[in-house]
Amino acid sequence: MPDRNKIMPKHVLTPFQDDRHAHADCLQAALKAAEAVCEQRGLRLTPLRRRVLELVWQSHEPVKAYDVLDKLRQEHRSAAPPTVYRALDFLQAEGFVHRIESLNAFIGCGAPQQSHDGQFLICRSCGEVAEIDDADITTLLSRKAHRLGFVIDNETIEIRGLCAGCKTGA
Amino acid sequence: MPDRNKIMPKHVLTPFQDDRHAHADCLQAALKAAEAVCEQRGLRLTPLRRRVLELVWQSHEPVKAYDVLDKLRQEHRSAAPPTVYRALDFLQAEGFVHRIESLNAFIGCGAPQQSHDGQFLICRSCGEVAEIDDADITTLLSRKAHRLGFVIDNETIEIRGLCAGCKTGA
DNA sequence: CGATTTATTGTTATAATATAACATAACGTT
DNA sequence: AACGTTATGTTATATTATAACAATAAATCG
Repeated sequence: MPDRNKIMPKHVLTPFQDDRHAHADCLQAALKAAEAVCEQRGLRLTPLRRRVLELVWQSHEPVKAYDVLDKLRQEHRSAAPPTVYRALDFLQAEGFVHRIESLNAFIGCGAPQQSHDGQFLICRSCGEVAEIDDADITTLLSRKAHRLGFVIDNETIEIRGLCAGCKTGA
Repeated sequence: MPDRNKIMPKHVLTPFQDDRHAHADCLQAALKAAEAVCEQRGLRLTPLRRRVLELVWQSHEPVKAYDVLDKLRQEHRSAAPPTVYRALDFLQAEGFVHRIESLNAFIGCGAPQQSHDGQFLICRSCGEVAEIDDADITTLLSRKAHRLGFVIDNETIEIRGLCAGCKTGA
C-alpha cells in the first residue's frame, strides 16, 4: 500500500504521500492485507474491527481514539469508548495499527504481515507520519543496549520534524 | 550524580543503580545542578519547583504527575493539578526532567547542563530507567532521516526490556 | 442438532491524565 | 510606590482510558 511510484528504500513502509497518492487504493490494500493475515492466523476481523481499521486508515495522519469513536457513532449507535479501545487493542496486537505514544494516537501499519515496532517520522507541518523499519537502527540500538547488559523487548521511536514536502513546499 | 564507581561509558547519564547507590547524594547533586543552571540562565527555581524536582528525583523510576501531586499536597494545601503540571513544564523546558511518553511519567535528567532528548532504557522488572545520550544513535537517526529529506526537531526513544541486574538477579 | 464454552460486543460508571480561564500574589524594575 | 511581568491559587472541565458486569454471537464438542 505504500506509494511505490517514486524510488523509495524498501525499509520505508509508509512514505510521506504526494498529491498523486491514490488513497482509496491504499486503504483497500490495507484492508485486504489485514483480512489475509486474519485468515491465516485464524482470527476474526469482525465488521466492527474492520470498520475501525478503515477509519484509522482514512489518512496518513495519526487519529485519536475519540475521533474514531465520533465517526463510528454516526453509523453504530451503541459505540462507546470500550468499543473503540477494544478494537484498537486487537488491531494493535495483530500489528495492523501502531500507537504513537507521543500523540496518544493511532496510525495504520504499512507492513502488517511481519511483526515489528517500527520507527516514525512525524511532520510538524502537515501532520503526516512516515513509518520506517530500518534494520541499521534496530541493530545499533540492540547492540548499544546489549553492551549495558540490557535485553530489549520492544521500542518506541518517534521523531518529530519537517518532511521533505513541507520543507520546500511551505 | 550518576554512580561512577563502576566503569561506565560516559554517554550513560543515569545507569541502573546497584545496592550501594547513595541516593541522598545523588538527589542533592541533581538539586545543586539545577540551582546552578537556573542561576546561570537567570531563572527562578522557586521553592515549589525545587520541591517538585526533589519529588521526581526520589527514585530512579519514572513518577506520575498525580503521585507528585499527592505528595505535594501533604505539605502544600493549595496544590492542584496545574500546580504540578506547571512545575513539570518548567523543569522539562529547562531539561531538569524528561517525560517518558510511553508511561505518561517523568524522570530526573542525569545531565541538566546540556540540552538533549536522551534515550531511555526502561526495565520491565525493577521499573528503573537508565538514561543514555549516545552520539552514534542520534547521528544514525539523523542520517537516516536526512536521506528521506526529513529534518529532525526532536526525538522520543524509549526502549523496554530487562536490565542487567534483573536478568541475573531475579 | 443442542448443550456448553469462549469470544465478542453492549452498557454504565469511573479512573487517570491534562488543560483552560481567570483571580491573586510575589517579584523585579524604575 | 507604581508598574509590568512572572508565578501561583482556584475552579471547572476537557481528554484519554479502563473496570466491571450483562447480553449476544460464534466455535466446539458430545
